[in-house]
Amino acid sequence: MSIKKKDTPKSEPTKSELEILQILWQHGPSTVRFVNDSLNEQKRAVQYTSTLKLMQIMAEKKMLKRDETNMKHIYIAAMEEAKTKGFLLDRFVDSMFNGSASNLMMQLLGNKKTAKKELQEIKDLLNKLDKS
Amino acid sequence: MSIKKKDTPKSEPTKSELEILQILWQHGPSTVRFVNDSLNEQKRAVQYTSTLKLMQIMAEKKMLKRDETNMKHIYIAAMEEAKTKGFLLDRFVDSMFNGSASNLMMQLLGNKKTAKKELQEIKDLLNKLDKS
DNA sequence: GCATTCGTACGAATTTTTTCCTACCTTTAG
DNA sequence: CTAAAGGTAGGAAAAAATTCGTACGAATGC
Repeated sequence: MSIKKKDTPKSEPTKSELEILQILWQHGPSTVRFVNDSLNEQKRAVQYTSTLKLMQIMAEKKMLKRDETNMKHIYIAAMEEAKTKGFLLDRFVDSMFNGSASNLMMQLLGNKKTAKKELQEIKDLLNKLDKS
Repeated sequence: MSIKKKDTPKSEPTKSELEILQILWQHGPSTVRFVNDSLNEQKRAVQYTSTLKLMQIMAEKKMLKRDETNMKHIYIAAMEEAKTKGFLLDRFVDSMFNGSASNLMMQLLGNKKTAKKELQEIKDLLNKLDKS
């Protein structure tokens, strides 16, 4: 009667973890050095060892896989981008917009930052959907 | 030379803070008791004093206002619902979808949970927008 | 070979967020 | 009046998330 050990990715990446996932999704398998540099460029100052530590933790949690055959370990996102984003989006919609995607749209539409071009793109999207 | 004390609402409610804001937005000015009960029904077990404490902290941070004229203090959300949600949505889109609302839509559309009815509503929304 | 650079591992400290215990006051039922 | 129920305040503790110092091994340049 062995207890099945759960090693599926933990459902909830923290903010910092998400930042790291983003970089890995965007650039594919990377070294800590690369991730840390990206972080410092794109986001904020953070020490190399901090990034290292976090990525190690994420590996433990199975959010990341790593290839240790070389000295410079290569980290790979173990959570699928689409799935993860889908899940997060879902939770976001649930908690903020009462589960209603159209409520979210409403908010988006009232949002200055959502440019007209975006809106057009969204419409196009929906039209394409109709035809298929 | 006095330093200007910043008392604008802190930009970033934490998760728990958001839960409380949601309840206040939904039900209007409320007592701690009410908020705590809602929390326990809708979300999770949490002690009365925990909710109290958090709401006190939020009041300090100016996220909430409170009416202390009565013994049972009444708390009021000090952050506007639409503004706050807009801001958070924006940040969400930025960090998760590279700032692109249509990317978000794509995700939404591929999402099982976004029912057909929702899609129709969204389309209707956009159509209405066109006509105005 | 030796110093310097670059890498990992580990542990601990710090900061932020969350939770709740304890004390004490006010109101209410009896 | 008194007990019980329900309030607030404040401090601490616990938990979670983040940061980084230190140690030390491997590669690299000279």
